[in-house]
Amino acid sequence: MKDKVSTAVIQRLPRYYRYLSDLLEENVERISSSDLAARMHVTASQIRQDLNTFGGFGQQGYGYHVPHLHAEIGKLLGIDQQKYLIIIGAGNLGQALANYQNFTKRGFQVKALFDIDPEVIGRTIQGAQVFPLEYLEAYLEKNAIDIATLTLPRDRAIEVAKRLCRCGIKAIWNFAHTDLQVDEDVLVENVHLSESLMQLSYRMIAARRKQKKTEETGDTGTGERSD
Amino acid sequence: MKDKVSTAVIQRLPRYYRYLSDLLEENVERISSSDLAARMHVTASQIRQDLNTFGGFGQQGYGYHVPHLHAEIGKLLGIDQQKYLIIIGAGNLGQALANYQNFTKRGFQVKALFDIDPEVIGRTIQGAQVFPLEYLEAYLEKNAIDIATLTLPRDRAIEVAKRLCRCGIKAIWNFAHTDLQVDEDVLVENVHLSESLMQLSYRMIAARRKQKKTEETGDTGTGERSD
DNA sequence: TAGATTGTTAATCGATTAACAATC
DNA sequence: TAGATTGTTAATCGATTAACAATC
Repeated sequence: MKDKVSTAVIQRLPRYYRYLSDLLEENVERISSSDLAARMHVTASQIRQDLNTFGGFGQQGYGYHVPHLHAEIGKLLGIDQQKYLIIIGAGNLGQALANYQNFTKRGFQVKALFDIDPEVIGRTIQGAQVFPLEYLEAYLEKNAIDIATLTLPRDRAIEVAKRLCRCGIKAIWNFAHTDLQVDEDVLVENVHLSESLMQLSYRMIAARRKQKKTEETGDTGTGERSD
Repeated sequence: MKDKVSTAVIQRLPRYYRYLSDLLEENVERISSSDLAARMHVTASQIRQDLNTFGGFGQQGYGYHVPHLHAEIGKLLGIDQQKYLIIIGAGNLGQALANYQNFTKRGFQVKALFDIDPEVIGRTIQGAQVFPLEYLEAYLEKNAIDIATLTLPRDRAIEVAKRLCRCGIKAIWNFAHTDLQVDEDVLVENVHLSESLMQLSYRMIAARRKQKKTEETGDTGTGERSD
């Protein structure tokens, strides 16, 4: 296995895992890089390069054994290990994540939520209780937590991130609209929903602008030939 | 403005916008690429290259006028235009998105939700009503909608995406765990939450593996010199 | 004018794709 | 063995960084 795996490859791993899960479900036993490439709309070369970052999972003349490759990528992603989460911010999004069924089958388990709103404190969501935010440190001392999810307003998120670092949390899943400043050994994975939506908005508006321009230049864009 | 803007640049635009919004709030009138670079932890060169993809927003010897640059990037992202959304799938996540306050101030407005569950049909979330999914086509005929959000199980999402394309929807914000197969003029922006979490899980496990390895080789990692 | 800082070209770096020898 | 297909090296492509002339 390579020592330094590029972000591009890591980002593609879950997608490989998803396609392999599908193949497994379809009872496909073996697949070649070119067949998988056709399904995934990528190049076979990229697939072989990506997989060889981690080891020789295939076999010349045969291809890849689906159950084996699926298991190996699963291991890389830590699917086979139990990972304990807490969610800080039990608003709509935090509660939605706590209710999310898909995490469970990939080894993620939400153990507790935290909030400052007396309205939600004490509630139980999928077996996970909502605690007052002030109990955070005490809770983390008694419970082994791998990942802390931040679903709070940005100012509070920055402050809570600091507290989490002090408690020794090494992985933060951040939904707050801000970049967190943490120690270099703390991993942060950002999900900026409004920024994702803004990217879509950009592309939509760019496409409209382009269309308008071609209309103005007389090209109807209907594919009609003028010759 | 360049004709073909790379994905890398588009992905960075909302972050620039966020930092410029902060500067605006701090009443900073002008900023140089190197000062902004220091704040954002990127290179000044990248900032200048990125911005020049769209035009010369700066001025030699002066830098960038914050309110102007903020407005220009806002225009690129379509912040100044009203964009109408629907959400298909009024489960926890769909409802959380409908409740999201941050969208409004960026010009996004949720007009309606759709579901098959009689339990949620008829409810109103932030002024948007939940309709039966079967009304989708009739609704889209009467209402101008820019973006359709998919927060449903994957099989249903694939089917609904087809229906949306037939209705002429040109932008889909997809939260379902699947790649949607749509016409080439339909834009899809994916948010795969569990894949984001799996990337974090990968990095966490890779870091632990690495740490374990250095421990085994006798390197305590405390920075102690052995010489 | 002199200093600052952009816009832009050139150099570097990294990621993707192509090619093919190794091998099942 | 012959055919298929990987693992891997080499070539290409694109994105990032550096450098500097243009100019405010």
